[in-house]
Amino acid sequence: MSVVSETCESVNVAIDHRKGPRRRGDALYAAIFEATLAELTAVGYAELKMEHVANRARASKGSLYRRWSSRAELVADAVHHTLPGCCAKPDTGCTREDILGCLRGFANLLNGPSGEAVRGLMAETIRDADLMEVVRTRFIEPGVNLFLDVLRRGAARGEVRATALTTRIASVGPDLLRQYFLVHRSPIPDQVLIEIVDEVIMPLVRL
Amino acid sequence: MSVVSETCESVNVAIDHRKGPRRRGDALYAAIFEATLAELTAVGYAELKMEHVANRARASKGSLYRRWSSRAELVADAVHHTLPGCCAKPDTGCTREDILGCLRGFANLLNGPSGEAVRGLMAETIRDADLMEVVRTRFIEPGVNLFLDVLRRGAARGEVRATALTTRIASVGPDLLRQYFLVHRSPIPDQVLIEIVDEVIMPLVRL
DNA sequence: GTGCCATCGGAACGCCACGTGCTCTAGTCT
DNA sequence: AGACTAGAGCACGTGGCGTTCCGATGGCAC
Repeated sequence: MSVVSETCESVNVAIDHRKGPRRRGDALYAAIFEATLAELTAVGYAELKMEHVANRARASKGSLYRRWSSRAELVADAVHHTLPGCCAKPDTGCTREDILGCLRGFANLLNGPSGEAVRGLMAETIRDADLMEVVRTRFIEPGVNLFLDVLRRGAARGEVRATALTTRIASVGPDLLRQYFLVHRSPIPDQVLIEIVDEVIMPLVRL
Repeated sequence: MSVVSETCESVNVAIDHRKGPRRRGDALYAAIFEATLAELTAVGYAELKMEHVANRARASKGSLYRRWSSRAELVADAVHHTLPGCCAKPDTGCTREDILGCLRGFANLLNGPSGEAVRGLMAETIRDADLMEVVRTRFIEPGVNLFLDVLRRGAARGEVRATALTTRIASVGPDLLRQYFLVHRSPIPDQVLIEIVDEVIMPLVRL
């Protein structure tokens, strides 16, 4: 994926590319994803317009609607397409550091360009049950499973009580972080992550 | 406030009331709030239209926009207007019961007609920093303070450790409940509340 | 190379809700 | 009674949505 050249403002100039080189298939997908993220970075989710994405991607609205039935689904795909490395599993040998590492990974994602996308996606998700199902499967459950793995490793080392290995407890970290992100503005201060770990999660999972 | 007569579908018939009895001041406010909640119950926040609220309230769009600059602020006011009794402070003498009582109070609110309003309000809040400030002050912080009071009483009885009397810990209950509400559909099962209390909050605050 | 055809880009369209004028009128205050 | 405020209805301009049409193009079979 090439470097995004324009990130400070939206682009809405319509140049005629009917005679230019025309992409299809994967190349077009990639261009649309890149344009979507660039627009998200530039104007945020609330102000993201399908037509602007199309113009930036040098594509047509028709090509967008042929693939995604709504803005939310486009953004969900675009974001999901860019987070292969977000689920790096920290394994420092210390449960507290692992948990903090997980939270920092999430926080970095939310503080970055994808954060604006996630924010808008959450807004749309709240209103749409089907989309909520997609988001839960793609974004939320993997996060919980990541925490559950960390807790399991901690339990194997004897740092975590066995009865703490529940979905409910593994959800606490992601839930609190997500809630903070939704209720406050980014960037999320590192101090908040440390408080979540030291005041809530560690007292909860320690022997 | 009178009983809402029509809750199953939206009303969008425009009858000329220029010659009819005309309300102003509090009576008009009350009619608009009632119509807003009725529309919320009927069609949900996402499908709520200012014009439909106006018609149901036998008011004009102008009267709405003269008072509120956006749908979100109207809904925020309407919801806030209807929750005088939501902050009843349970005092059963048992910390677990008090906490569970608080959560059940919130859950009842979210499962009722106001829940749809809160959901939509959260969606709007995510996108609007100013509105977020309003929501935090009006809805979120009072909830945290309620929990803090419960914990303080528990500490006075010797059921809660003194170091658990922090905003961070008092926020855990409301945050987890809110997160569940946003990510899942209502109604919120009582079992979820019990799990939050017994798996998370009580282990966290106990001596 | 040549023809075929799915797909592309662009443009125009109808639609719907928004938010704002404007006019007329009902209530309120002096 | 007269003046003034504020509400009701209506019409309008705006902007984004999602669709449809048309001409163009690139890949593919032959």
